[in-house]
Amino acid sequence: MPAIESLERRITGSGHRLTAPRRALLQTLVGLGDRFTAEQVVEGSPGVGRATVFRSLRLLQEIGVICQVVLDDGATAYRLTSGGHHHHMSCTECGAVNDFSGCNIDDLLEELARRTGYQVEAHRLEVYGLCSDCRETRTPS
Amino acid sequence: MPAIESLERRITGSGHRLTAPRRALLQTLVGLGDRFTAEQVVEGSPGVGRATVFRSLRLLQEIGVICQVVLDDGATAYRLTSGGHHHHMSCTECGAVNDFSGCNIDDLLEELARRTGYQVEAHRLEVYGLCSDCRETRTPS
DNA sequence: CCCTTATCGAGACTACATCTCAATACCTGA
DNA sequence: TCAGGTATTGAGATGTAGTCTCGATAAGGG
Repeated sequence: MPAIESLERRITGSGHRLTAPRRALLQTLVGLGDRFTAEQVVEGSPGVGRATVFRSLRLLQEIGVICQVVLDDGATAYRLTSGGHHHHMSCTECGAVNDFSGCNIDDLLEELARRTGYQVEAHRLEVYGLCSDCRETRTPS
Repeated sequence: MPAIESLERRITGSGHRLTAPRRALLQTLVGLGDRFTAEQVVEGSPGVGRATVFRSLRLLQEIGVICQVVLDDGATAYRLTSGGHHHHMSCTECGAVNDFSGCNIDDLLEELARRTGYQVEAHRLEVYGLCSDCRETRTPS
């Protein structure tokens, strides 16, 4: 769980104002933990306007504090970023999300670019499955 | 452009009724070509109810006639499937979509499963960039 | 050809997100 | 420390994408 303070510094550091609603939202985000939807943030932050929540989520995404997770049903959630570029592995049962990077996707993208003539600019990779806990619960043998 | 007839057979072959609205929708899909949104299909099929369009798109997806494309802004589009499992490479400029498969993602997924203990069940990989045409137009140098 | 039952359509409804604009409050520079 | 310019906020209207309901219709097996 990242220190609220450092998150606040990310906001001021990127030239944005540190307002009361934004502080409140950061609190909520950290409290929600692993993975949260916009709606959870709205509910978890009474007193903060709906529009402000969505605006702030976008801002936090832009400055790299949170990132989007596309769930297996297509819904979108968010989570605090661990660091640079990475991908998500979501448990379809409990919703737990793990980050991973150091993927060998870059080779694939390079070859793809060569083969198709595309200039690759971005990609999205989401992996779904059962985390080890859920796998056990599901197969009590 | 796939023959309408073969698409119709996919519907009857999967145990579903071949109705007038469904025929009309298939016509529309083929006419729309490369990539289309639900809304385009609604507009392109006057006389077919909104609910029916969405229901049919879901059906066609279930029987593998069309597949979802997640665009770079997160919106979802559809396209007629070329075949089995594959991924999409979308041009962020003109929207052209290319399929690709034969990716070395499986190795990655396997290693991932081993490392994290997840039982990988599905994944989503979308690649975005500029197709060769758009790249030229953009850099007229 | 009939009957069962899948499918349809109109329109209400939900979920999620954005927009508008007057009011508020940061925070910088004096 | 304070004032002012401006980023930010909130309430609520609006937009957008898709689902639900349910009586009416029609596909197609027997």
